[in-house]
Amino acid sequence: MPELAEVEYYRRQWDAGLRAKVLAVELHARKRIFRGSNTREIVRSLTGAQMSESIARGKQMLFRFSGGNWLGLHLGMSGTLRIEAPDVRPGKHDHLVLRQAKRALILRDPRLFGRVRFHHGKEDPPWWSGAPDISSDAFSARYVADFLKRHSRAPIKAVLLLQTGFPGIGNWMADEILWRARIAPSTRGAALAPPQCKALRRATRFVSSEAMRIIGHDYSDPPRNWLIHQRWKASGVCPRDRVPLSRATVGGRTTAWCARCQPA
DNA sequence: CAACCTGTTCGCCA
DNA sequence: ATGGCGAACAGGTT
Repeated sequence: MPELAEVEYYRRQWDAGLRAKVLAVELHARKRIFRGSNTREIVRSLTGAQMSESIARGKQMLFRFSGGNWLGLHLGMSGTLRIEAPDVRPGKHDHLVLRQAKRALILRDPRLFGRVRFHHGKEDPPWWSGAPDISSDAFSARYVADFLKRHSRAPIKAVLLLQTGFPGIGNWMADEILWRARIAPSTRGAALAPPQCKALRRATRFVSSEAMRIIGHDYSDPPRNWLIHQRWKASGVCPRDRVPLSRATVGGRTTAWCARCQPA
């Protein structure tokens, strides 16, 4: 599930726990999501700490706790965050539970492609850095053009999936963006004319901000005329001209596009 | 039952 | 040194 708007939605779920103390931490220390992290330190440091802030950047989330404790979460392919009653009994895939007086904060991740990180210190964690937000001024036409140039031999679909340039974009958003910009997914960056680069940046900003507004807020459905509603259906058609969608693996991922609006 | 999946990372190659 | 690609990771769903 989680691309940037879904991540935003889940981050907000845990915001119910802001300004409240963590009374106990329960986790499945052997699970892959904790790879590279010291789970005993997580339990020791977060127990008794108060959650003071949450931040999302692309698909990454950072939760700040009192005492200079930082928890970084990535939801991978199947992660979710939710709130339950304070005494809830965790399910099989609920690998991290932060108990507070009035609620339990839960991270669930069946496929375990997500990641939990921890940092202790006054400053941001060293691993908390990255590309400029798509909604920021730094995500400029120049920035996008430079990034496309650096990856000019890869199919544009693969480039959109690179978190170092398009933080938060995932498989469905990439297809939605290319469909709006009328660019075929297998096009090489080198072949994009300046107007297409502009259209690509514009579509990226539009899909991001709209997804954030619609999905990030309360997980409602994007408008009926978005490609996302067609892309997994066997009978999916282009929302613009009703042409049956084409499908192929591009950039290692299943990709859907309209051969008529997005000619190669 | 086999194939597929809204993601990242690693090793190999150019 | 840098960039591109395919495999691997794990478990649920179709």
